[in-house]
Amino acid sequence: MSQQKPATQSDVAKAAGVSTATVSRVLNQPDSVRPKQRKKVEAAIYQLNYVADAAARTLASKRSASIGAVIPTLASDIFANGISAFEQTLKQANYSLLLATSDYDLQQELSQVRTLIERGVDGILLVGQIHDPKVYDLLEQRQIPFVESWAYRNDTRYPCVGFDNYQAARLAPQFLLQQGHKDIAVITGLTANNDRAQARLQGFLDVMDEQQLKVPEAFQWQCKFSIEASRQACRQLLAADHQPTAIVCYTDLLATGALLECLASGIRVPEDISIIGFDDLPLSSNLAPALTSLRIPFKEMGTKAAQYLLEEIAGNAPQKNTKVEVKLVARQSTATVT
Amino acid sequence: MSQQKPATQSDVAKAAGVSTATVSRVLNQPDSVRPKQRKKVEAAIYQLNYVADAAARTLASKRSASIGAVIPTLASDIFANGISAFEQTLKQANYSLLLATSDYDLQQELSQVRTLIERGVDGILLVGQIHDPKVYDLLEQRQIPFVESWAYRNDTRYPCVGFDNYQAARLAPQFLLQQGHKDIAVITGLTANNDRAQARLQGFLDVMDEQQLKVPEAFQWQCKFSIEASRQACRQLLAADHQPTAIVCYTDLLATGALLECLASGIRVPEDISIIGFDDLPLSSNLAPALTSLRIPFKEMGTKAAQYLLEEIAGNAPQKNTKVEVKLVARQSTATVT
DNA sequence: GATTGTAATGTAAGCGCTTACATTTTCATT
DNA sequence: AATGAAAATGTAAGCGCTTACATTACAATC
Repeated sequence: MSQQKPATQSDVAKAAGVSTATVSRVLNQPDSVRPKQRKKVEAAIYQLNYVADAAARTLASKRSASIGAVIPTLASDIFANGISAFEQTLKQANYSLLLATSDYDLQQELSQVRTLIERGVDGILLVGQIHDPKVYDLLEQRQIPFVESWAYRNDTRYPCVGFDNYQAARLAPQFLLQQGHKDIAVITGLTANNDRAQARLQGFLDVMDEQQLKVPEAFQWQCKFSIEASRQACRQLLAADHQPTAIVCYTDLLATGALLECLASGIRVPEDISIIGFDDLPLSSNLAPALTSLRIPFKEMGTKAAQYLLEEIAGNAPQKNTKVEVKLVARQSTATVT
Repeated sequence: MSQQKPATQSDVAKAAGVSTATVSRVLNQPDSVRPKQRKKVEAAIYQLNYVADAAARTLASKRSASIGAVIPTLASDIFANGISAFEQTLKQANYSLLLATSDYDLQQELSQVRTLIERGVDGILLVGQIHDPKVYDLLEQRQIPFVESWAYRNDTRYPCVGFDNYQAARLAPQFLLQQGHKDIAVITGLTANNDRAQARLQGFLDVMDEQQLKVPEAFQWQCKFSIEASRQACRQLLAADHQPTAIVCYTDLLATGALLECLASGIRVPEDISIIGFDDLPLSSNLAPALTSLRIPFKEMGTKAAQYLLEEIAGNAPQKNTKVEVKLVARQSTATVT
């Protein structure tokens, strides 16, 4: 393999005895060039090992065939699974994914959005519905299609693909109430700058409130998204003088932590305490006892978010808001109060 | 916010009363322009909401400030954690990450590498050391820095940052042998096109062979990377007439599956069967019994892989091969044979 | 204040594509 | 064979930057 400078379009044109415009057409609208010429061009491309330069193409055409995503963190099953489906859908459409993380920080997110715009992405995926206002300014000024995911509200100004965190969250306490629980505790992730966590907590509190049930402070815990943090929160929760008969954890990771903590300290689940999660990760159904959880169709969401952006880019005016359904999957970690 | 076409460098130049070259210098080598002018330019940039066009910059400078990574899948903690650290390191150096997945398929990987090259990435991260030869051809022809990760061998022609899968894998059966086990079974991921899985299995078999210990076919299982698949493999393993006293699982996910399956079918761990994992995921230490595992420093690996590429791009000739250390963490899922 | 050497700035030529528009070729009709 | 519309191809002007190189400004020296 030689290391001389890579062949350009005009090298190909010369070798094939055509103009650069024809080479470009072979690449972009093959049907518009006669088979005979096309074959010559294709042969030259193969022969010269030609690889088109996306930067030049982007500059000339104003389209980059790449889409950006800014997610809080990669180190979480929840985003990883959704983004995985997102990427696969993009790949099928010959789009590339520029992935950036914000670490749940709005300023970082803004700066990442800026970078993605510089790079000329054709569309952007955001997580959640809380962003620095400048994010919207930039996006609208540049007319860049974007979509908010992992959340759904029908009253939003901006396109979104996701699930209704508030409504979904309500299912958990409702289910437990049906089973006769009244002393229900809740563990959520940190709610700062996290509308999903906020909505879930609110959903919980509203359901309880509607039933005239008080949720003491000692029954409300927030912690980082880790098993360790969740175990610790659960430990403190159980250390109180009054104990709940059920715990709602608004992430399966947190529920797993709570479950393991209970088991480790000799509390039987569900006999002594019921636990319910949120996400329905593959692990959850395999735990002993298997975790009752709310199933979120992450894959479907990632796929639909990608489809939305691709349609929007193509100018097809797709539906602005897409809701994916959440449903409760009852398993062994919950039981009726005796 | 207006929607007129975005300001260009020459708009900024005009507004600031300087040439485009000066604007470019303010952006790229601020020290080379006098403070007075610099301030004028910066003001104009702010005022016009100017965002540099990376495509044009890339075209003109032959540098894209982006790095590509092709990983088998995002839907796995193992890659997600390493890539997370990789991305964070890039971010700090103002590099963007183009992420592509290959689904453990060499042809997809090749095509993704091609796409990344088109997009002008300055460097590429690959996983493992088995690739289509064309991948190397392309990379060398274009002189694109790349690094193989998640694997380490000192006899490799190509730069790598990772751990020695073979040596690491040997630790597991060695540990079990020390504890008096002789009937040891093994569960790995699918080994096709996966040098990491191959090396681990080989390490296992070699250790056993060195001790003159036969490993019957019925004790060797391969399965997909999922808890479900692993449970099934474990189930079949336990269904045989002769049972092992220990199982080596070359991924914590697989170990988790095996552990849960054992517990579910009334087999005590470690009393009846010892189980050892590989990866040391956060979950593993929280399971009951806590999983003995091999700790892989994914974060360190991701960070170092990024550092290698950045150094190489900067022309600093960094060390070609970097090994990160794996160590066995003994917990409750293993015990001496009684 | 004239003379340098040096640092700052400007000029303009690309980088490798796409794409309006102009030109040529093709081929169905006459 | 001549005609003309439609299809294919070619021409060339950018896209928005960077960067050699040329030019100018500045400051130190005599």
